[in-house]
Amino acid sequence: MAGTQLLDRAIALLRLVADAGANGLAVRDLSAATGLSVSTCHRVAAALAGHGLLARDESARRYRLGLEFFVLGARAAERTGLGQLCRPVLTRLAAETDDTVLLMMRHNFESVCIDRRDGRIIIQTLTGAIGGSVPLGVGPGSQAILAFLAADEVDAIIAHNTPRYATVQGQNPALIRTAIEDVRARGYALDYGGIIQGVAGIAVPLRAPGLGVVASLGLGMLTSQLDDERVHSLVDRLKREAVRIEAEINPLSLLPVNAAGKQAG
Amino acid sequence: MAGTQLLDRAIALLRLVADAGANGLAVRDLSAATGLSVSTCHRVAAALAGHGLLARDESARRYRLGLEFFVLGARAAERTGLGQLCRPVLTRLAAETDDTVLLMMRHNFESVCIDRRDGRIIIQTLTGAIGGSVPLGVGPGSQAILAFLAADEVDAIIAHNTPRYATVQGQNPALIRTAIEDVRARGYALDYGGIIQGVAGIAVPLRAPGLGVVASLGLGMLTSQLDDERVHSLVDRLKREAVRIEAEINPLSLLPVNAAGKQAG
DNA sequence: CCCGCTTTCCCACAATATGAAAAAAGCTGG
DNA sequence: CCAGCTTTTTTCATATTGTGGGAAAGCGGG
Repeated sequence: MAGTQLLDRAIALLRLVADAGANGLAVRDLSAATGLSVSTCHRVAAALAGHGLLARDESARRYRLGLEFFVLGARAAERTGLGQLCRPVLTRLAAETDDTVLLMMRHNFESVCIDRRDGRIIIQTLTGAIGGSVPLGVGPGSQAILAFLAADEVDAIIAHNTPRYATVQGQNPALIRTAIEDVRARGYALDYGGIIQGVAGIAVPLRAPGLGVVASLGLGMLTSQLDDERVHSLVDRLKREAVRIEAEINPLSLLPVNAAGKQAG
Repeated sequence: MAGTQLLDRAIALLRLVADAGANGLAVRDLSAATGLSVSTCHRVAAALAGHGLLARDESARRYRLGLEFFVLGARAAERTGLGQLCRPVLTRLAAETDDTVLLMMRHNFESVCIDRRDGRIIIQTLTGAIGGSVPLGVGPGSQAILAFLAADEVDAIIAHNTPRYATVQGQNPALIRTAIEDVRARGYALDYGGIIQGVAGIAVPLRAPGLGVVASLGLGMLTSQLDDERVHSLVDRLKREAVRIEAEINPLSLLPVNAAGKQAG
């Protein structure tokens, strides 16, 4: 894609800052990391800060992500309509099951935690808090989405994510392929302590008419709280909610996922 | 600021899309709204979509905000440390009071809802859900921050926000000045149905050592649930939590607010 | 107080972004 | 199903814009 050099560089800087720690980055760090001249980094970072996308620490002369992202991010999620639609469902499920309820949505090659309701016990999850993301394929909430995408898309996603799988304890493409076969056969995703010691998860896909699977609704709990019998009753419960949600989804306002394969560097 | 034309234009496009409805905008809309040529809009929007900042609806050929904002926004908020620090506090307050608990943070000329815990009754608030924002000065959570900023900053903020105050039912600069005088005198902000019919709110400021007031902790409830006596006990409760939070705030990792007056167009 | 390191500003140069126009792709209504 | 319209995408010559070296100004540590 030509004619957007400055924009690409600016976004690269944003990503750098996003990946940096809480202390942020100084101009010289940006310059060192990108190979761009100091003046260019300064100019771009100052402009981004002027727009609120970066926050500038005047005393330490360092840049962090601006809260503008938070504001726009909330709107982006709201636009999809899924969050609002599912809010009462999450509350209900959390109250009824005492487990942690998770709403995940596909975004490019990842699945993003759109909303979460903690149960009695606050369990650790891969995505962490709201807004967290995992590569598609890791964890039940993520597999419940991946398993029901078109075969060529699945291939593209797994290929793209392969290097990232390694960063998650003992994951690899073959394992994930087997897992999603199982998910497809059963109709729901189940993990029993395989991702995080002692934490179990169940998830069912959410389909938008005409768009296929776009999200998943899941539960997280301690493995000690989940036996075979409970799996069935919970899956049943989730599926009933899923059907209700699917009936109300407005595919037109649903944020479509970018085509697999497109990702700028 | 020179040398960032493309970047400024790109951000202008992002803002347009952000302000557009759930259906998003087509290239021709972007062109019409900005006066830029269609080709330029197309090139920039496609680049932004490639980076995930915009989501492209392939069938309708329209752009919406991308979930990338959601992901980065969550990180931006997490970085401040305030959200994590206050999470248990919010949960505790919600459980104890049965009211809605709100954590607001300053961002430029606005206050942003960083976290929220709904009580027994789901009340309407100005900021709406998490990520929502109001101009500084409107509503108790916002006034609890504004009231304790430096006088010249207050002036700059009110001046900047004056046109926006009009958009909120019966607000104006004079009213807000009086309100923040009261807040300063009492040490907390109180609204009794003045903003939204039947909804009352209380908020206390949160100070970061060396940075002054950066956020506020507040409660929302029905006016019928709030009498003079309860105001005092709730304010007391909030202030105790505020002291505890303030003791744990790490000002170094706190996102500093951009200097008032800086805002690119 | 001085020295080294960062940040910020300045400016000539050329690479980059620009928009007109053409081509392609969708829609619409008959 | 086609003709005519609108909207999107691509192409390309042009000059505007972004670039990075270097100088100036700030900071901070010793």
